[in-house]
Amino acid sequence: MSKQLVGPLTPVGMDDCRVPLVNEPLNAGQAERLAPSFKALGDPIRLRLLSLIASHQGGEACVCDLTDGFDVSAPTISHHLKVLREIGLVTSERRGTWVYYRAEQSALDLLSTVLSVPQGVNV
Amino acid sequence: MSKQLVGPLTPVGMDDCRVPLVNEPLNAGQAERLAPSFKALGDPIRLRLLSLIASHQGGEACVCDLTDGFDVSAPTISHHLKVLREIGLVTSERRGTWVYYRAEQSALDLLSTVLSVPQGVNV
DNA sequence: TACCTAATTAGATATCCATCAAGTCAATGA
DNA sequence: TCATTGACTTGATGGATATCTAATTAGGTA
Repeated sequence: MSKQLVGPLTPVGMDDCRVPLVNEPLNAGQAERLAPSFKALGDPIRLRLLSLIASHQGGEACVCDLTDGFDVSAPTISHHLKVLREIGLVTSERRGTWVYYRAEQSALDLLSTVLSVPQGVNV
Repeated sequence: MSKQLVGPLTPVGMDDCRVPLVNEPLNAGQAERLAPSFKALGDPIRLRLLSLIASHQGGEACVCDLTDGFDVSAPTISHHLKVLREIGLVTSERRGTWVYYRAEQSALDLLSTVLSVPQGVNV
């Protein structure tokens, strides 16, 4: 099995959501499943955390790598990481003393697709 | 001037934000300018409204086309449209009795790019 | 003018959420 | 066993927000 032939996995419960919203109207169910993910991205600290994790060497980052550079307390960082984790944008794993977070690229890719504007739409 | 050669315009104040967040960490300023747009998308009614507008025949929709199919009052729809408009995801124009909303594709495209996962990132 | 419809604004309210201090849990090492 | 460090949970609080009803603005028409 060659990995590069495998397409992006769809996060659970999102099977029918991988469609550009400019193509056809989202139905109520799709909108209610997608909105919480965008809401999770709707905080500047969470956006930066996600970007730090996703762009970090090796595709993962230790919490200890994330707390610097923010003007909020450690519990607040922890809270935001929990929000990202519960919505499925990141996963976490404890290894010894440290906890590592990894971005869920399939979830990002799905949201990117929803917002994408295919060439020639509504021209 | 041939229109198809013109790339997507960048919404004002977002010039340096059209970068995938998996490429490098967003700085605080970028995150603070991007987050409100995602927050605006973080409500299922607004997501559906945007999708209805963006996918509508001609790329625009009258408010009167938008109020059906929602379980909320007209002022609530109006409130959500205002949020989308103030963040720059849609524009509006009155024509006679009716007000028409149009999706700002460049804004959608920018957000899609921010969430996109370019091939080969962190492999 | 008076009236009707479309859409928004104003004001009130209930709920949600970001934040912090304090406390707790987990792993490591003296 | 105790102390230390990393990370999270709990509980409280102030501010934001989604929603409604009522009132208002704007355009069209008799």
